[in-house]
Amino acid sequence: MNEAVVLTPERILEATEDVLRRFGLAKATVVDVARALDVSHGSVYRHFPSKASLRDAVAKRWLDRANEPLCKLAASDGPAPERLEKWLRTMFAIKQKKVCDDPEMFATYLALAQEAREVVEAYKDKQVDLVAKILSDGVAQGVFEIENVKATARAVFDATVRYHHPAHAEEWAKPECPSRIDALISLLLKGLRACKQ
Amino acid sequence: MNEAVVLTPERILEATEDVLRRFGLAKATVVDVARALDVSHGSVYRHFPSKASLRDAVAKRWLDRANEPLCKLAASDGPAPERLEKWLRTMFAIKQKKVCDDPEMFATYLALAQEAREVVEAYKDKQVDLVAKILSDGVAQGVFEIENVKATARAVFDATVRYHHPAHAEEWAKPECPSRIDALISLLLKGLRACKQ
DNA sequence: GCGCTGACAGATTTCAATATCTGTCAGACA
DNA sequence: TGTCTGACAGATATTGAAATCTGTCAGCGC
Repeated sequence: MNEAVVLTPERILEATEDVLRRFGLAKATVVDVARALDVSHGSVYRHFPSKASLRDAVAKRWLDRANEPLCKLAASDGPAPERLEKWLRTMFAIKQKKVCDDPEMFATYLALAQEAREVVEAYKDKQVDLVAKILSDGVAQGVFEIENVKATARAVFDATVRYHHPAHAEEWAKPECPSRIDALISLLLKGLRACKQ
Repeated sequence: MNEAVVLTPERILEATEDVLRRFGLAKATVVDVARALDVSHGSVYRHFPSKASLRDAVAKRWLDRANEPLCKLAASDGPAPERLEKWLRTMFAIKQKKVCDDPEMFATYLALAQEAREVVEAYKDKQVDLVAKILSDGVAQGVFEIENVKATARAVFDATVRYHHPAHAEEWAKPECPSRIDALISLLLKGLRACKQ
């Protein structure tokens, strides 16, 4: 019965995510988090050295959770072009869903992304690695023709920035968006494909 | 000697741009503009119906001026791939130069872009038309293989958003930027090129 | 001893009073 | 007659005092 009462980083993160969702990034305070856990705010500082580190840890958890389906897709097998297309569309869909369902957490993520914090950088690097995995599978399958897989994966990530970077989130709801995504993906796939003679 | 004293939209725009540069978008007021012109602020409202319309008109002038070299490039002749590459690199360079040389005006433009105002939309449409011009030249030359020129031009514009949208301006100074631009451009050009057998 | 509390200093945010700004318009002036 | 002014109402921004927050730490209680 005691373990439910012990103050763990995990419980703090849970509570912080709740508080962020309830009050938003701008209003949430460490005191609020402590209050939600029924402890003093000093105790929170025993587990996280600063408010920023707490915020970052919550963001990391949130990003990792969002990232899970993408990891699975990258690790699966099948023809690389279809897999890449599916991967990109899934990433766009995840982001778009988040911006609708969890706007406060998304605003937190947006703030993080704008501060260009290392949590987000690490997350992006992970994404690029997943793209690179699919691309190298494609090279092995003979369907892609790529000189530098890592750089090309980065280029694919950069080229699609409009549909996954939170700074562009307002545009995602526009009616012309899907067809613009189609055009972009087909241009990128054409650029990756080996020219068969 | 009288014509120098007449209050014209042109003179107001000139003064507004000065005031914006001096005080920044956040601080600049219509009263400041009027003071710079030595007239009452009521007179300014005789030529522009609102502060917003004045701000937009200044932005339009500024954008049009920045756009001039790109129009020339699109209208010139020569092999389309080289021309497209040159066009893109010129656009990136113009933006990057602006962000260094004219930070207050750039902040104004950033604010405009974030408000997604129609001035900026019109400007982007113009840019896409220029890309489309180069692409259709490429098709005529037999070096590009494109189903829908307009949609593809939009896709090229979207794919390069990271290097021309002001929301990403902070990233432009990073040392890895040039090689990422190289990778992106070469991927896009490969996607546009006709596969010769 | 170990984990937690609560008081504290300095930084940051809030809030309400005050000042400034936007946009209008009746009337001065040429 | 047509252009410009300056006073005005309502909206917005600034300011500084008070409240709250962040991060620390000596000490309490288990």
